[in-house]
Amino acid sequence: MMVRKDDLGLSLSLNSTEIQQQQSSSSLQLNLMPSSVSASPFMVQKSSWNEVFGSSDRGTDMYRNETRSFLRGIDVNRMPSNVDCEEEAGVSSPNSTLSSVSGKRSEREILNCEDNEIERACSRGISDEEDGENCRKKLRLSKDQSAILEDSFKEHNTLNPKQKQALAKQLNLRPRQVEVWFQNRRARTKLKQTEVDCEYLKRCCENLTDENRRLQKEVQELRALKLSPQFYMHMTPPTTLTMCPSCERVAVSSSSNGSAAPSTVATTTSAVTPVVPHQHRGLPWATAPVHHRPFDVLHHPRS
DNA sequence: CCAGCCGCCAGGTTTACCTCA
DNA sequence: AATGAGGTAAACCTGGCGGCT
Repeated sequence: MMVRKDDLGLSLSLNSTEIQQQQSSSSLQLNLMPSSVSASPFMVQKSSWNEVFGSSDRGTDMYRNETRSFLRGIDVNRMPSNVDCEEEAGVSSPNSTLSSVSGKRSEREILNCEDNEIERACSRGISDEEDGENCRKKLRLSKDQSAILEDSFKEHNTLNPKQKQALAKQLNLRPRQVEVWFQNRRARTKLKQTEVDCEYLKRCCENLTDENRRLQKEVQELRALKLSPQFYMHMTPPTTLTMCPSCERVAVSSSSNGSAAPSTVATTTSAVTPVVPHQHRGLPWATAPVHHRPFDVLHHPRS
């Protein structure tokens, strides 16, 4: 049975992620911290999940024993004739623990070979004759399996051992497969999120570049006007600048704005019009935090 | 307090499978 | 129909971290 990626439900969940991101983007709330990509929500969900199940993923011996006895009671991807692989099934992620210990890798590889055989037999019903000597035979999850995994992932993107076991039993997969699927799914989510963030940042950069270009052009025009006041006398300025004499912040307003009368500006040799100190009404600096430069002490002697 | 062990996860890689030109 | 390129996803590897003993 062929399974298209569209059938796996991945696109659905990723789109929902994208939608969420776009919603946040539209409201200009982009969390640029790398951890926002995955870590934060994962950790939040993980904690809530642990709250629900009342235990962390760190299995105590008691918990491991419980899991093993639980395993003994169910038939999770086990062919009747197969060796007892509860250790692999009950304690997840054998790779990291075994790979770091010398002499255990071959053991794990053997387990993987056995698992693959089991896996193939269980998930696809392939006969033993089709099992080649290649241990790393992959198989695609069925549509239903992927859908259930996706639903589970939407609910919580990390699993504790109990949940992993239950899900594996439900899907007729090995717990290791469920674990790997969740790991890969988290990686895919993060990758997608990173792409969305990157796209948003690109747009922000473009907007800022345009704004910068526009302001540079305006600065050039103003400098030209300042150097040639006679020339300025015969033309209306593109914009009117008003400067706060106390904090020296400059507000830009259109020439039609009544806050700075063109006649007043025309009588001066500069387009910068002083205003009464700190009587900002509706000007940009009125709401912006004022960061006085060190020499502002000269303008604002302490009383 | 420290060391060793264990389990989990993130990030990266490998590889089987699938689609399409 | 055959085939090679490219994409996707399952499986794997490695290193780090935290909890436990």
